[in-house]
Formats: sequence, C-alpha cells, structure tokens
Amino acid sequence: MHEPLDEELPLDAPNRRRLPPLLRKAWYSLNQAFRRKLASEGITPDQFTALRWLVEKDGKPTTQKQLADLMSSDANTIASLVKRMETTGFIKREVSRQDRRANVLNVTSNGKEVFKRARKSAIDLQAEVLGDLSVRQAEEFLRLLEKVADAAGKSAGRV
Amino acid sequence: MHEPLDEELPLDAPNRRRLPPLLRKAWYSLNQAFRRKLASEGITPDQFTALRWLVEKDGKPTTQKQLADLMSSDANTIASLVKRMETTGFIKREVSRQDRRANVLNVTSNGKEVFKRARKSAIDLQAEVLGDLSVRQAEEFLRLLEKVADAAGKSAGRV
DNA sequence: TTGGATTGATACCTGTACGTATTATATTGT
DNA sequence: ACAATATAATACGTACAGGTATCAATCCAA
Repeated sequence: MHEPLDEELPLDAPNRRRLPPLLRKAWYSLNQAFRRKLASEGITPDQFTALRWLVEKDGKPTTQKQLADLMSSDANTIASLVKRMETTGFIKREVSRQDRRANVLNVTSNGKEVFKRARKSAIDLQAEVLGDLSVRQAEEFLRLLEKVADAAGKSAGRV
Repeated sequence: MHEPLDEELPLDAPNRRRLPPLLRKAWYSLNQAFRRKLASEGITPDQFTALRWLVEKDGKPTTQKQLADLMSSDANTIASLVKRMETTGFIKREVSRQDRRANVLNVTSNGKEVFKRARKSAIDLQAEVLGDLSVRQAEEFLRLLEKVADAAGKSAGRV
C-alpha cells in the first residue's frame, strides 16, 4: 500500500488531495461544531477567540489593532466585533493613555466567567478533532500547518 | 534540536501550537491572497470554488444541495451565492426534471472562460503556499489534514 | 391512497471578512 | 515648528456563514 506521487498531474487535479477544499472543510466544520457547543453561552466562536487572547494577555494592555493581528483578522472586523462584545458586556474599551487613537480592551468579570465555561468545550472539541491522530502525528501536523499558515500569511501580505 | 512533547500541559496552553488559530490563519490568509489575485476577474474565492466543482462535474447535473455538500457549506449560503452568480451571468439555473424542488446548475460559456483564467492564479498560489514543504511533507500534510477535516466534519454533524 | 414525515430551496436575521474612504492622532524629515 | 506621512479606529458597502421559519414537492407507511 503506497500512494503514487502523481507528480505529473497538475497541482489541482480532481483526484489529488487539494489544499483549499480540505482547509475549507476543516475550518468551517470546526467552527460550526464549536458554534453549536457555545450556543447556550450566548457567545460565538470568534468572540470566544477574542476573549482567549485578551485573557491570556491579562495585565498587558491590548489594543484593537493588536487583537486584529493576533486573530489574523483586520481592523474593520475587530471594530464591529468588540462593539458587539461591549454591548453584551463581555469587554470594556477605554482610550489608551500612550496613544489617544488606540482603544485598550479589558475583559469584564462576566466575560471571564463565560470564557472559563466555554473553554471546556473548546478543549473537548480539539481533542475530538485531533483524536484520530497519534500524539506524534498531531505534533507533526501542527508543525506543518504552522509553516503553511506562515506561507499563506506571506502571500496575503501579512507579516 | 528536539521539541518537548508537553504532554502534561493542557491542549490549549498558550505556548503550544494550537489547532484553531493556525487553521484560522491558514484559511483566512489563503483566502485573502486569492481574493486579491482574483479581483481583476470580478470573481470571489467562493465563486471560483463553485465554478470549479461545477466545471469538474460537467455533464452530470448538479443541484444546489449537492454543491453545498461539495463546498462544505449549507443550503442558505449556496442559495444566495448562486443567485449572485446567475445575476452576473456565470451560471444558469433550471428546475430539475427528476425532482421539481431541485435546481440544476449550469456554467455559462462566460463562466467557463473566467474560470479558465482564474485557475492559473489558483495553481500559482497553491504552489506558493506549499512551496516551503518537500513533496513528501506536502503529501503527509494533506493526508493528515484530510483526517482532521473528516473528524471536524463528524463533530459538526456533516456526514 | 391519503396523511405524516422528509427534503430542496428560499426569505429573513445576526455575525463576520474585508475593501474603500474618512477622521483623529502620532511620527518623521527638514 | 511645520508639513508630509503613517497609523488606529470607524462608517459604509458587498459577500459569505449559518440559524430559524416557510413553502412546495416528494416519499413512505398504514
């Protein structure tokens, strides 16, 4: 049992494993599964991700721009995301003292509690999804995924 | 040079490589890079993907539901996508004769031409993104990605 | 064969991606 | 000090994700 390399076939031949559809399915499925697990908490996957970064940065003040970079998103999207999250009461925004253009983001105690509960679902899901791989395979996979993500980031003009 | 396994750390510890942020960055960066390459053609990444599946299925009639499955998307999203694409003139819709609830999708000659040109950009980009990996690594990566995508699909309730 | 369940498509809603344009503030070169 | 430039956030627009509700067509079981 040995798969052919198919080096003569074009990179996007229908019978090869292709990066875009696989990446699409992996990302959207993961997101959808997570969305359903989170529905009861009144929080979306993206809002959870924002909370995670902010909680982990706890102490160091984080601006919207920085959050956009952490989330591989952009300023526009983050602006509306944090606006909704402030309305819901998960975070607070205040003008930075070092740079009055920037907004510093802070997680409210309510936000912290919701994050804490949601984190369990996140860990469960990740274990579920990586469960078909051995520890060693999972590591190798994440290592390669990081390279691919970096290369894609470079192509997209993200430093 | 040997990385520790960190088996005692939680799956989502900040200093580990984590699946969700990496997957997010890979997918969004790939998409954004592709969007920019396609801008001159007046087509979006998702529309290109739809065209690809339809062109590859050429001959066999394809319904919106089937396209939704192929694209790991859902009926809602596909309905509005194909509506825009019909307005632009990339595809045509007609009621299926086997099942009058279903719409059969057909690519117009204009759609085929745009796809043909856009396909070059797609191949370039994929080579660019996988370029940092050896042929063997790329194969292994796609194989593991497929497993992860399937597992995520299962978690999301996609068969 | 008919009444209940299922399925394909759609309308409508909220949330997100990301492009352009605008405003306010910072920074830099001269 | 001041003008050119860069940067953080935002408003606004279009595209897409995916949830619920609805309608029409199909299927299936008693």
